[in-house]
Amino acid sequence: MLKRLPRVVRERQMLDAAVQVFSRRGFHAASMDEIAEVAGISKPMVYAYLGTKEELFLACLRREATRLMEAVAAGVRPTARPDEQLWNGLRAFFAFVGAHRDGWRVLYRQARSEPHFAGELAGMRARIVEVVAALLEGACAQAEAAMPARPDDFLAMAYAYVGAAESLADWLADHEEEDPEHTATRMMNFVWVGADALLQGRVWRAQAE
Amino acid sequence: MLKRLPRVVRERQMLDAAVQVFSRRGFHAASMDEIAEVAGISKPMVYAYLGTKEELFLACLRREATRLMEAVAAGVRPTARPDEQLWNGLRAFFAFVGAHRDGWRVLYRQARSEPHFAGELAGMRARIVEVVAALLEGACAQAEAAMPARPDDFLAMAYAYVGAAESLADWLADHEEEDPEHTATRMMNFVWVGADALLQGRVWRAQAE
DNA sequence: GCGTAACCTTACGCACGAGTAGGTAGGGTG
DNA sequence: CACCCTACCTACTCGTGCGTAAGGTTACGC
Repeated sequence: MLKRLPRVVRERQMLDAAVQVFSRRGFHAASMDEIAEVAGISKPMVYAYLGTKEELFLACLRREATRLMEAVAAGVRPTARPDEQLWNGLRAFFAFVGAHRDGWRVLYRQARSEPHFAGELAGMRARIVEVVAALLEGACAQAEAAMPARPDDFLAMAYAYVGAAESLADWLADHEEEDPEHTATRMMNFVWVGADALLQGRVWRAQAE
Repeated sequence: MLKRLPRVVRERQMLDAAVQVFSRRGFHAASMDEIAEVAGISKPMVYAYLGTKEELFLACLRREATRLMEAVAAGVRPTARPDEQLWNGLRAFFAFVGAHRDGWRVLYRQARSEPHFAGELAGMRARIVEVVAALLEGACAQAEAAMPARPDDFLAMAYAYVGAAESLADWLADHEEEDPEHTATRMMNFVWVGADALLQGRVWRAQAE
């Protein structure tokens, strides 16, 4: 009755279904039966191709994380000025989240809370944080700044930035009507200008290239 | 053998145990049996006093959230300048998180991912965000600033701040050695000064009163 | 001292869902 | 056509953990 499809196609369908169901129900409340049903396949196939529930979840996590990283990397031009790099990175980031809201929810809301996956996710997050920290440090060196230069400070600062971005991404994921570009602008002002300057009416604007 | 204790005492013990276990295992992986065991009581007592697992979790959530709110409210003096209010609020906030790391983990990591509790938590979060937004708006009005004054902007800005604070709080919860006061300073600089100014060596400092 | 209400227990029912055993069908290759 | 490998299914087992029934024990009022 149903067509027999090659393995890669089925795996794609299963991962799509899994992301959707995990996103809607959460890791534990999601059942393998429902995932199989949404994927339009029977349960043993899921086990045959993607392994246990944990392995399946990890596969989702890795796929979405990889896509996200690639999207951001593709947006950034490493030769640009620091604020341009940041701007392009943020644009790519929020555009991705806006386009893959399910994926985002799986990645962050679910993975963080399950102690078993927290490690995996923390690793990915740590890589991002380190990239941001390096970017900060580079910008600082370039500006010959007198800012307190203990490595831990850059790291903690980067943590705060990443957290702020995640929070806005969550807001974006829950508000269909919000424009990713607009969210990126908010974030940019937030990061680059600071509240004091904002209150004095200074804002950051994208410059025509 | 074991002493018979009045209801309020037992409830306190149960909630303490529940927060600890939920924090360590996550909502689903936590079993009522383990919570009962940690509380030093048998399972039916938990059901008799605090109800089902969901109700128990909600009770934890509400208790911890209330404590957090009260701690912050107690730290803030409403007559102070906006940046002082912010500073005092942040100090109280990070001090609380540092002192109740388990509670923090229950509150945020767990509650956010379970769709069933996300609503409850989103409500609390929204209240905090609104307070922050109002604070921003007040500061803006006081400074007679020319900043874009659409109400949504304040709200989104507040979301970003809250997200950044949460992220630093997470970092704090996982790093025993980190000093809450220090974290608060990081956050303050982050919010008030902004990256651009930071890179020029400007920092925010607490002033002697 | 005696009832009664609050405290507390052991020991179970029962549903749900992860993971599997074992078997069927299609389609490429000799 | 016979072979076999891959795709695919139905129909189970079995552990785990929520929630409860039914009964025991201490304190306290009268």
